[in-house]
Amino acid sequence: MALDNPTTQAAVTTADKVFEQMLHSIVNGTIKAGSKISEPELAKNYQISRSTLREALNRLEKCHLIERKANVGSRVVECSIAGLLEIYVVREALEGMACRQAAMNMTEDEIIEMRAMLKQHASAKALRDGISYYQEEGDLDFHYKVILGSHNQQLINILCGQLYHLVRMYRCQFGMNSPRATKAFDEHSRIIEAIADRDGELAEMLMRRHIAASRQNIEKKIALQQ
Amino acid sequence: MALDNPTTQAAVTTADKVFEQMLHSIVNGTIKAGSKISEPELAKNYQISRSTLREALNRLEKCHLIERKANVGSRVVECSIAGLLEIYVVREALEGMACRQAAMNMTEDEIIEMRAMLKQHASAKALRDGISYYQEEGDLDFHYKVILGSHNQQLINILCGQLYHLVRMYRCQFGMNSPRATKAFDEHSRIIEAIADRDGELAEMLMRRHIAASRQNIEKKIALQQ
DNA sequence: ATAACGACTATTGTCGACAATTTTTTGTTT
DNA sequence: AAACAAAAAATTGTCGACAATAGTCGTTAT
Repeated sequence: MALDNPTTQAAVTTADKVFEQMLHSIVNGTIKAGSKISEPELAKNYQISRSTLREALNRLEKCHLIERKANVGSRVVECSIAGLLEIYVVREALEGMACRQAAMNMTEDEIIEMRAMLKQHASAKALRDGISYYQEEGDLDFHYKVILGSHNQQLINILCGQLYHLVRMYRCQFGMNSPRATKAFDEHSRIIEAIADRDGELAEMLMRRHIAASRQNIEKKIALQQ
Repeated sequence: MALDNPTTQAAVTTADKVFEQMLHSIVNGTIKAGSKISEPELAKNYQISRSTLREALNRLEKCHLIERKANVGSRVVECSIAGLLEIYVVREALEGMACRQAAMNMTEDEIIEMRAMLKQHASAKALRDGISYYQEEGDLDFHYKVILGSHNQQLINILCGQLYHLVRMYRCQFGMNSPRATKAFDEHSRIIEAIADRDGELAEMLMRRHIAASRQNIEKKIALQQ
């Protein structure tokens, strides 16, 4: 499963498993965005005690997927356009920097691996049926690899550990399979080349433009709908 | 207390209070960095049940101040030079972007408030005894205000909610009262002017240089020690 | 009729006990 | 004496019950 990120070790405890189930349910909308979470009800659903459920809720809160108020309860976060744009802003900053760091810190082996991945994406794209694959998993994979290539644990934690769940949630719920696939592919290529050249400044700039373009694409779409 | 950030509402539950106490203890080193946390022992110390303590530990984990391994336990994070530099990299990216957003989104009132704050810092600096004040609280205050001025909830959460506790921890434990006080003050001034001019690009660049300069200052110091 | 007050219900926060896992200790064997 | 195995101790994960707080509904007074 491509969504398993290397930062989180395999779920061993039951709270972990429930967390992953709920994560999935929230991302794909089975548990509706903005809905209130009833601890007794969910505990019964998953057949666990409330303590264990609360442990899982804490993990979800860490990913910013739910929000808690003392003595009131938890709610799943709302998916708003404003919220989506906010995330893009953060991504532009963080992934841009991650890209710069990747240009400094990636090993040759990692760069080879990335090139291979991109080549695979290209062939998948050529198959045509792969467009959605490329958009959904492939794009995330690319960004993941760059982030991991930064070798900066803080960056990795923030981006892979928490922000990306939110990104996936938005992608799912807003049904985002934008027609930027081929364009994005070229941009990915250039970014990798900049990294391979160890040109951090350029790599950062390209990544920022790449993400900013996605954001502007969404802004345009929104503007059109109104 | 200047360290109370506006993102976290006042502690109402006992878990909140214990969290704040532990936060303080970890930041100032009373609970040593890298040490293992014994749940039974601490629960007895704070005279609370283990459940409540674990709730507090979850909050600390959210701030990246402790790390948990399943069936093994929690440890306070280590303070390493590498870790400190990693944080600076993240701050450069995020606060740079926050500054750009602040230039776009700050209200006129907020800008007036920032100018007033800086003036106050200047007079405090003139008093000479205020140098450490400026370094400790004033600098944090400045960065806080810029971040809040971005009006981007994601940025605010990441920076004020979790990263800044780590920053304070490092400042405390590495005893960082660098001689950059006057220089930093000038840089702060120019950043505010760029924000007031609504020049986001310049504001971001200045903030990034400001933070990068701090990082390089530390790198230089480290290099000298060896 | 509306607003304020109070009892009731439901939900969240906290507690102590038990189960599962890990670490340490101890004893045996090579 | 060192290395491995098994038992014991300690620690973490999970559970169900109780306490405290928030929200709801009905009553009463202005």
